Amino acid sequence: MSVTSADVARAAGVSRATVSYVLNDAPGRTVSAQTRDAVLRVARDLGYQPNALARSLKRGRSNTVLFPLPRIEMNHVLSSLIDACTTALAPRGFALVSDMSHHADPAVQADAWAEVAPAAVLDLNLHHDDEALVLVRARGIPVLSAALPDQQPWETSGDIFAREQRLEQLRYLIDHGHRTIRSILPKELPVDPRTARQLLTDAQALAAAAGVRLEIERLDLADIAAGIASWSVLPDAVATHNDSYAIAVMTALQHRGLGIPDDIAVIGLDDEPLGRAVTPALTTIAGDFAGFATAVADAVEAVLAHQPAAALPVPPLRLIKRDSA
Amino acid sequence: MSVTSADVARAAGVSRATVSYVLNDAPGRTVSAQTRDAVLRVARDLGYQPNALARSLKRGRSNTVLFPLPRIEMNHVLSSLIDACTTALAPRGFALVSDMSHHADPAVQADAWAEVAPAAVLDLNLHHDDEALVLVRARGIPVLSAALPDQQPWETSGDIFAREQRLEQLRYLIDHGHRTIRSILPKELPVDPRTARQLLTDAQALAAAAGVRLEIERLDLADIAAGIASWSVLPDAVATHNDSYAIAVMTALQHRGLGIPDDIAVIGLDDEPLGRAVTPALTTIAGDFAGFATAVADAVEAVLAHQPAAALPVPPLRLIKRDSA
DNA sequence: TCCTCGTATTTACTCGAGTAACCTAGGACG
DNA sequence: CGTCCTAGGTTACTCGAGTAAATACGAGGA
Repeated sequence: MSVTSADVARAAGVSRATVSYVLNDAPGRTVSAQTRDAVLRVARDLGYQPNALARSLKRGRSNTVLFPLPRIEMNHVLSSLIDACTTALAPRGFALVSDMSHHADPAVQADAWAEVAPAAVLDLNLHHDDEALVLVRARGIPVLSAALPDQQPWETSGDIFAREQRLEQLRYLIDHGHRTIRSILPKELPVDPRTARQLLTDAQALAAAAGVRLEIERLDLADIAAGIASWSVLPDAVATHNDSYAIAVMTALQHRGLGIPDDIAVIGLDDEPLGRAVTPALTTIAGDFAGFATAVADAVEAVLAHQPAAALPVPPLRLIKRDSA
Repeated sequence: MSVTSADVARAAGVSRATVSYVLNDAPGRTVSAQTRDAVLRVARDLGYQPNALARSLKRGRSNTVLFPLPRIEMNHVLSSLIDACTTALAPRGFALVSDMSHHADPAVQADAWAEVAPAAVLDLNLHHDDEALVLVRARGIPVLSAALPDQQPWETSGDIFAREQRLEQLRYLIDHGHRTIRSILPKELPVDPRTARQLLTDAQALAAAAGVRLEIERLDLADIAAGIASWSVLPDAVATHNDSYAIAVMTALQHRGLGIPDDIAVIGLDDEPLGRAVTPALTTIAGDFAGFATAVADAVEAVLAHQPAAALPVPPLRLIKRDSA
């Protein structure tokens, strides 16, 4: 079927060992220029590609890093996060495998992940039920958690994907003179319950300090239209869970004949492409994952070298001012 | 590090072979109930999990099926397609790995995919540049293409993800009495150029047969607001590339003071969750991937057994009538 | 008693690659 | 001239599992 190193050795008239030494540039080994060239040429002509399974088996670890994605609506943020991590890991010889499969049974899920035999698993604390992660860890696969060494796991997850960005929404609205703000969040936030609670108290504290009235309304995407139709008192501004929420809010407000941003300002989160295309264009917040991804790559290497991993930084934010707020 | 079958053998006081026979229920092999129980108990106590790399190496193929995702906006359709395929493949012992990584260099991309050492690669013709797929195929990894045996690849891809659904949009609008229809498609359709051309002529033929005026406008998502603002003649109805497009169209039309669906009807495609949440709720079309996924799983098994794979069916459509059309 | 048959288990080889340890010329040096 | 070193190879073992072939041990039959 596929061409093996033995095939190359035979064709080049040398032993398998020599082939391996040449192709891997084995340090402290001398190979005559003549046989070296012969091996390289034959390998190229035959289209030899080392068998990843065999190499990984011998080495004790594979070159893949698994990034299991949570069962949330796939969005632009995750896409760019994945792209950033892929790009950061590639030059270090790791292939990021972002996996979207979901199994109800944690054991089955762990089996599925183990089939990939990843060198490490990335856990950016996007998962609610970490049971499957516990199981892969039990299999000896290092799970790289986004938690800082001296933090509880839930603390960092809040920083990376929830808290700072949401507080920034509020700061922006407050700075622009809005005095009654309504924040629309889903019934169940896609973070650890403790992070969620922390977020809510931090937000209220921020509003209180600025003398602003903040009402947090828990609505799922499907309930937004009905929820807004029933508003009797209107806020100055609305901050939403993400851009999808914001767009649903905008269409519902427009349906009530309200002008955006003049009557009510709306700010989203995540910078989805659609936010740029709706009318009025959506003001939102984007995360910059390039630096974060480099830190992830460093951490992967550290963990695999059994060294203590440095803390993952909080990705920097960027406020994208468009027309809705 | 991790516990191997040798560890189990030692602890159970038997040979590795016996352990393997017991755990794999080797057919035509008899093992005394006593040692069988002992092995099973020890394996459980030690938490033995076979090394996926070693097993796959011996067997000549892994248990993973790789599904490389195109660099298009991740949407609900892909999510449900992936879920369906995951569910269909799991009971047959395959783990679907959906990969979102993207490398500019086809060789690097092929390397990344090969690192996973998948048993097969799923190619649902969502990719523009198949060069990386050609490279993995050259490595001896079977690439399962959505094309039917007697078809050009582009023909099926059109059926599965583009043509039928788009024609259905038109049929619905025509059946509901609309006489001037505008179809908004991106400048570059995420399918093979030939599929794209075929789609356009099919759509025009359908409209002509019904005596309906169909104008196809090529706009990217970001250009929709400006495009619609410049319309001088208004159509009865608008059919769009997908739900994101439809929502952008709706907000632009509402901005012009037009009522939906009374002044203009809008129909989307893909049944994104946001479509349910906007006002008015978006009429759209959804694909049902359950049957399709089973066919994919069958095809994977057939290909790996070196049998001719049956044709992949066209996923059935479901029109979801809400308020916008 | 010897041979056969069946069960229960082990030995030994395999997958494809990496690598420590071992050979073999040829040259330098005492 | 014998010894030692070194460049340039090869042999043989390893990773962890699967499995064909060989073996050990009774029981049953002639």
